[in-house]
Amino acid sequence: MSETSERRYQAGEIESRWQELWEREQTWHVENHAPAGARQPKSYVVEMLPYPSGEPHIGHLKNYAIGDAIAHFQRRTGHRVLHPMGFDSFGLPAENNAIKTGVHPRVATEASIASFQRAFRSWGISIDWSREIASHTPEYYRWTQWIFLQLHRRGLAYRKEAAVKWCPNDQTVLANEQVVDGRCERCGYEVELRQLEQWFLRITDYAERLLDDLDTIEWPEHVKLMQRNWIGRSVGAEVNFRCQELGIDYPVFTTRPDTLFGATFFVMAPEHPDVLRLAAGTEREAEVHAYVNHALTESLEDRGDAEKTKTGVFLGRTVTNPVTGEEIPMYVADYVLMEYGTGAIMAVPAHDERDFAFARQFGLPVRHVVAPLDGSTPPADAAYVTKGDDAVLINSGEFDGLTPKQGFERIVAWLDRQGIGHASVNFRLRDWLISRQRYWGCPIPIVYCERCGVVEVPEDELPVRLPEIEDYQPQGRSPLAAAEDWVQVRCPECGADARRETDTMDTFVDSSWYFLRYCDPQNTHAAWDPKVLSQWMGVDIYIGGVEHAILHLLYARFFVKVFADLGLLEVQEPFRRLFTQGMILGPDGQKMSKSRGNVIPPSPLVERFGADTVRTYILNMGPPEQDAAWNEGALGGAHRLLSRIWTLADELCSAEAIAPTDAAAQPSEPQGEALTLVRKANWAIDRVTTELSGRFGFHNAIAAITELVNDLYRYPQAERGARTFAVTTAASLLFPFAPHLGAELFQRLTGRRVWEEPWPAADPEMLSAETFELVCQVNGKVRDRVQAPSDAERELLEQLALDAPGVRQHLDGHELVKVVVVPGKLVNIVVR
RNA sequence: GCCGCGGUGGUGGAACGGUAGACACGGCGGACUCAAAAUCCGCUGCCCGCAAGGGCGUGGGGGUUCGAAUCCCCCCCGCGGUACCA
Repeated sequence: MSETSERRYQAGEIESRWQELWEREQTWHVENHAPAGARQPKSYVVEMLPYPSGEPHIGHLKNYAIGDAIAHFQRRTGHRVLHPMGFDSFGLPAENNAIKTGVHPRVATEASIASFQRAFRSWGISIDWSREIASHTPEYYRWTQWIFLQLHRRGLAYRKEAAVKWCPNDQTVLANEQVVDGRCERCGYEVELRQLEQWFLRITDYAERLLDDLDTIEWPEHVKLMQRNWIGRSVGAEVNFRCQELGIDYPVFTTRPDTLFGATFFVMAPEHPDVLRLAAGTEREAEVHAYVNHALTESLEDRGDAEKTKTGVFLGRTVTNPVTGEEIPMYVADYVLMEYGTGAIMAVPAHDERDFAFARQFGLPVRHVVAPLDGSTPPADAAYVTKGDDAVLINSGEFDGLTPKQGFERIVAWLDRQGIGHASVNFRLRDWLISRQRYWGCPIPIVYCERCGVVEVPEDELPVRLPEIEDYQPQGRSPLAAAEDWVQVRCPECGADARRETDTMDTFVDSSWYFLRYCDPQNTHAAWDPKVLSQWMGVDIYIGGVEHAILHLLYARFFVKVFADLGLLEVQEPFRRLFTQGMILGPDGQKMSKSRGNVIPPSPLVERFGADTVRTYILNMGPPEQDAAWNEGALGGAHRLLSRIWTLADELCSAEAIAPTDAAAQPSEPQGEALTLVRKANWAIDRVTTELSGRFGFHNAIAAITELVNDLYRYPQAERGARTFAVTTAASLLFPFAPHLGAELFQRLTGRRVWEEPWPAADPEMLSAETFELVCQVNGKVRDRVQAPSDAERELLEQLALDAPGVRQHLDGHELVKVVVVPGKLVNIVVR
């Protein structure tokens, strides 16, 4: 038959056949509850859900190839695996697209979801599709709204007027986390401050726990560190400074109460509510007004520049330094931030760089209260900043001679006794601003009534559906405000005419709880059944990009803690283990972008080489947590590997006389090349298992399979049983990376379904040989290698090394000092 | 500025303190072919040497050790986070 010469690996046919079977049989479906009596441990594997826009890109494929490999490995190592998928389908791009093209965001989004679904199926990702969620559907956002009500009821969602960050391009407010370098994270426009009344979530109530519980989760250290820095816990004290003239106490927060004696002036933020009042009636009034107005209108970027010259204005008032009794001048200056601490500071120019710069500018006194231990004088041209035990307090009355560390404690205690201060902890984290003046998001289920005020929409009236509107153009208020029919409602409490809240929620609210809904996605009575959640939470491995290190991951942690407090959930942390994958860069090593023209769309590759090849290549690119540039040649290498395995299996299967034995069974007592192959197969099992259960070194796992395959080509004459075992093992090990081919070859070789097979266990007997290559070193340099028995004693190894020819020529004329023997490895002979 | 991570062949990378460079890409050579592609096989860190062999090698400098890519100190470079947070 001509077919024999034409036979080769054809991915397309194989892949669609297995995809159909998995779909028909719903192979990857799991029930909410484990069957009675089942003792399998659970494993909950989640990849960050995609935002559906256009077609999926290659980064998605990497994300899901990683998650899928882990899910398959977990299943075959005896776990009940929950591996769902969903869509983060509210958001600005769809809305901006609607403004441009007139296509309704729902239409565009749902078309995109369909294309993502097609792609995921063509990639063969093992998803339980019965659990799919999409955050824009009323079935989902009904419960997002319900969650909002639970938070509102407990005071965790509240309205306040504040200077909030406003993106003039997207025409909406933003959370602090969405402002990067004073610019809108999404569109890059410079952000403005606006005084607006908005909805906030009280994440600051959880600052301490969000910080502490980082110690309980297995996340990359740098991600934990980013969260720690973002939360920014500072230990210090609050101290009252009294303005005698007006009889008002102004508290400040300081991390350096030990330097209190050095506070020679006092500064308030321009936004501080008392600034104008303090200046009123003084000769500085006009100047202060002008300064405050300027500061409030200045761009965030200019104002936030730490390098610029310090500016400010004397308020014409003084406060009393509570420890020295001195009257010190009050200033307003834009280097003090209203959002942190109390909006006012005590300035200690001698020991704080910023205060020092300000003092220089305004000719204010600099008084050292901390000096080096050796009695030397600190430099006069800079602030002397140290707070450890390497210095000593001076000019500080009864506290002189203490180290700053001791002084901190003693001065705080003293302030406390005097009733003018107390120990205090401050966080950098701010409450989460969730209002958005945009259409394509989850409506906030609140009604405003003239008589009753802010009224919750009753739970049984949820969801508050997003109305259909004509005009998406943002005009400084939510487009929803134009839907007059929708806005006008009866007050749920008194029945009078009332108006709906027209802002929608930040889409990060939607994605802060989806992994909970996955566990119980069809529940129509509740967001979830806590009993079902207790089966699955927390997520055992969460996979996604580092770009979410702060935003999404912090918000999701916050939500889970709130739900735990409400008794809706048993865990304190959503994601036990986090894996952050690196980006796939373009062939030029640059980030892929349309403008650079270096985008590699996955579909044509999948069509040409098959999903298995692309998946294997992506996982073989290097450590998965690292960025890596696309390399077309190496993609071909992955395809070659798969073809080589296919050919090996095909030859075995199409040969006459198929042995009646189980292809997956290790032959007994193999000899010669057969033994080498059996050993290599066991070595590969061991290696792949280690890589998949520990650090996700997929590239090392694939390298081990490659070595096994290379050996199969090297020893074509090896006894058939050993070859069959080795090829079957290769197919089995390959399955998590190239599931279609793994399933296909395993089926042809054994007649069985590989995903129903337990993960192979390495035979310890086969992991070590009778002899090994003994490395013989002289003074740490390798001079020879000889075969030695694996169980040889130290004395024998030493003798073998001393006798090795390569060693002997380096011993001549030298005095033997000592011999180091590492059994099973090497001998190092030290000579002089 | 501060905090963190990382510098290994032409490239991606591998290496419990114990053979540096597995595996792959690329390159070179060979087999097959009329030829090419595909496939298969071999070689491939750098320097000296016909060879046998030797020397040098993990950003640079020092240290610990019988032995360092790996541990410690100093420096250089790159990447990431953050940036008036009192």
